[in-house]
Amino acid sequence: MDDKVIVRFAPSPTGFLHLGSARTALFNWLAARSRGGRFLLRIEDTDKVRSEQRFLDEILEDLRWLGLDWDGDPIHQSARFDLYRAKAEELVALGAAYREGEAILFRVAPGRTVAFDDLIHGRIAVETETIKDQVLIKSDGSPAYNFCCVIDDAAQGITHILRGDDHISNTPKQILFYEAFGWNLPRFGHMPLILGPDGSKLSKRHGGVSVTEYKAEGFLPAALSNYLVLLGWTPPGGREILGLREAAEIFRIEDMSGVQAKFDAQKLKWMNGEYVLKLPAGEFADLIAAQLRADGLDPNRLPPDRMVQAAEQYRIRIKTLREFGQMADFFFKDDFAREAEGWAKHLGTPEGRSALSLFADRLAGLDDWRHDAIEALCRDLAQEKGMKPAALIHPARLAVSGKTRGAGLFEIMELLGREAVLRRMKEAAQ
RNA sequence: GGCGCUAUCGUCUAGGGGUCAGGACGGAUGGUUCUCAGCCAUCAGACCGGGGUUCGAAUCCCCGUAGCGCUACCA
Repeated sequence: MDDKVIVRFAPSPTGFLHLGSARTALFNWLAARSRGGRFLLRIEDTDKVRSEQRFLDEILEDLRWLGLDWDGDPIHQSARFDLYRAKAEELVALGAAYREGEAILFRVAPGRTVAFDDLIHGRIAVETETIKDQVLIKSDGSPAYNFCCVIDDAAQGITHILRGDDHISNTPKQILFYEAFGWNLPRFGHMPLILGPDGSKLSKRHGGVSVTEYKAEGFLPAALSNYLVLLGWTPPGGREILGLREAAEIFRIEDMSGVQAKFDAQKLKWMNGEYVLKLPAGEFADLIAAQLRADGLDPNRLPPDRMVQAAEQYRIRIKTLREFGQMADFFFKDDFAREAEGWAKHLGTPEGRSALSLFADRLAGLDDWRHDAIEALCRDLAQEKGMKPAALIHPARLAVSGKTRGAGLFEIMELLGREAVLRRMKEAAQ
């Protein structure tokens, strides 16, 4: 078993980090970290028109956010054009390539089979008849993708190339270049692409496709990376919730599936919920507060200790951080979202409103504003009036939170505070 | 069109000649509760089709079919 593993992730800074690319990065990172190897970055910015610094900044930020660290400084292809040209000239001198106008093309001789043993798919063979002469250097002087890819992989000493299935047909072309230079071949592994739920290529119309979007929606990096890693790889034993570090200990490229997987947003949500449950209370509250700010709500409307408690009330009920602001907006503003149907059902009738004002009047005299005292008062009142507690609870829940669902009413009341509770109940009872 | 990859519940998958074809997400039903979520208890749900090989095929082989990818002086 060869001991050194050097892999790379080579993003092109022409857009945001796509989930599929993130997954590729994840598996390369896993391959390196599982074998004490190196995980390098290479910026494929040969397209100077489409490449932008802001895209690169965001891609690197997203990688860090996901928990992927890389070794050494990234290399930029845009700074290596001279090298690519020199290497192309070498092939011209060797007679393996020729000039055509300003461009340099590689001659592909027919009548040969180019084969390689793919780490994931096994042996893949292609006839050179099906490969036409390859552009090395374009007429505008920039290098063609397959060529600079090979030059850099060789220069960086890459031992394992783990990339998407869409590169399978590039591999034989690249192998030809390695042969022309007399270089050793790296191992190749082609992993299937992630598909949208309908089986087509994952795209915007399936929902979020960039890591940034998931971050904004309140997904936890550990959950997103965990889910992505499960698409195409099953840990021995079948455990599904496992951290990156843990995964690195048992990951083997050979265990990866060669089957394309559909992206299941529901399972991602479930998994995120699992990670939300595991967060320490302080960290959870901080994340919730940050999410509220990002979504235009002011977490300071609640004192810090109540903020923590409010977050805890909803922890089991939310799958993403953003859902807290949607379910618990009434803690942070008075023009909170109201469910029209529930409002009509519980507060649209004289009985509902009178139950509410009865409850509110009684509450006004309560000294001990804690949830258990409020609950005792509510139940005593219901018994006294010969009604079900629910007849008091539902109108009050709507008045106070605007929602038919959510945390326990009495806990909500305690956290929201007497003043706001009584005010909202009285307003709704009008 | 040519070349290539793939094919187990709706989804992610385990299994790899003899299994009740296992798990997870989602779904359904019942219970608990002020609602929701959760929790508890159940349930439904799959080996793409056809030929071989074999005593026996989800598993091995071939052919179909379907999906996806590539077929650029994009990366």
